[in-house]
Amino acid sequence: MRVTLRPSPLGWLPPDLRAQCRVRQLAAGETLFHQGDETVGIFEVEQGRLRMIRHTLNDQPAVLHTAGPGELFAEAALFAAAYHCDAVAAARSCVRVYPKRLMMAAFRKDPELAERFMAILARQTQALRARLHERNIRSARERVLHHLALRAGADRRTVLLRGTIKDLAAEIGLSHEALYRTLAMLARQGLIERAPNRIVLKRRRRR
Amino acid sequence: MRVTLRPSPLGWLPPDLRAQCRVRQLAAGETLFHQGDETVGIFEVEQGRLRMIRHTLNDQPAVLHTAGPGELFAEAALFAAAYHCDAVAAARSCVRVYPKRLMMAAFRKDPELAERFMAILARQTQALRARLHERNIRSARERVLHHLALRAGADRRTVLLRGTIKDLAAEIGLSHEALYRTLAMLARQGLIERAPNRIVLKRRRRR
DNA sequence: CGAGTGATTGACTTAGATCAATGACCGTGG
DNA sequence: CCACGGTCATTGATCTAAGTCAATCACTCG
Repeated sequence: MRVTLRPSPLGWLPPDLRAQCRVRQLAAGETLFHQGDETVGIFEVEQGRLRMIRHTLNDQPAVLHTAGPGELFAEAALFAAAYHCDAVAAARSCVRVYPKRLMMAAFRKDPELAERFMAILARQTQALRARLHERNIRSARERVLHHLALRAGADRRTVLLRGTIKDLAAEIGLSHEALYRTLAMLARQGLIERAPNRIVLKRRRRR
Repeated sequence: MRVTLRPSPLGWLPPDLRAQCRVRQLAAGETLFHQGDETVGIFEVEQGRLRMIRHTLNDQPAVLHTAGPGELFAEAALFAAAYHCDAVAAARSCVRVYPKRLMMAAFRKDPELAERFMAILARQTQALRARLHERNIRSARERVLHHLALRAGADRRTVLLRGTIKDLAAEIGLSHEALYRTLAMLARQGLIERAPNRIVLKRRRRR
């Protein structure tokens, strides 16, 4: 199995608070919380995947989101009395629990902490909006170029790949075959160069 | 022209603060701020549309997001010294300016205010993740059903349409023609009923 | 060594985008 | 009051890009 290191989004929490956040193991298919349950806290995926599911008319389950390693989820639980959906492990998983009481108390005591959390949330919405907008681009070629351009590092050229190409395909919203083909075409056209774990954008590119 | 009433996301701000938030008019094509500009505040679209644009390699402009009426944008500016993208009016627009200084000061003074803002951000990420996940559903039929199920009101059946069907199509990520056809088919199959400004989901629906 | 998975490419199919046309509706300006 | 320009709603015809199925090779892990 491939393991990718990812910084915890709440790594900056004060040590005493952090010490009180336990991890919980979940078997595949196990439920972490149900819609309507009283909120106890928010969570971070350490390993595995958790599906957020809402039940619609006739108990049709509708997946809202699948949270992967490093991701924070159920943030809105901090500001609600009950969870708004179910959370079910899609595979054997491991989540860190950040108790609501502790977090809210900490935020009240230390406004700077609150600000840091706000900043995380704000950046998250930014990133999500960008990803959503990207999905409006129909052409695989243009979508991939857009994605790479935005994911490029400080030099605006190099994109480091965490995870596999298949993961990237899922992120971009293409079948992995379509992505392979598109990358091959872009490389053939000299628009990108590929190296293990990285893709480098090349200059020229008029529209 | 069609006008849809939409509650301001920051309507709960204390009156004295609110009084200090001016509105700014923008002509089509006018720039509200540039990438790198010192952050002065966050904004709410009252009318029109604003495009968030980041310049990539070779000055290719890449659109990150288009903000429409009622939407808050540049939230991350509260926690950064400079804007990370350009904001350009896509049409004659009108935005309300929430000065950073005032907001941050208010948050420090009144933790409850800070919490309300966090709640807005948290709900935003929730909604965005759901919309993003929805885009993974390839079939127009399933995507539309998913969308309607989640957008249904308290009775889990009735979806009130703000705006036009074309707007809905854009939200769902389909061409408007595809959406018309899909809705027609669902109605023919008795899965939905259409009325002006609303769509009602019907029972039965096995998989 | 064999099972499992990723990377890659080929062939085929189809769902949805695109182009096009029509009728309804609405506000506006003469 | 009416004609006109604009947009929405709707449906038909056509086309193609991307999804799906399938096969191969390279790795890694136990």
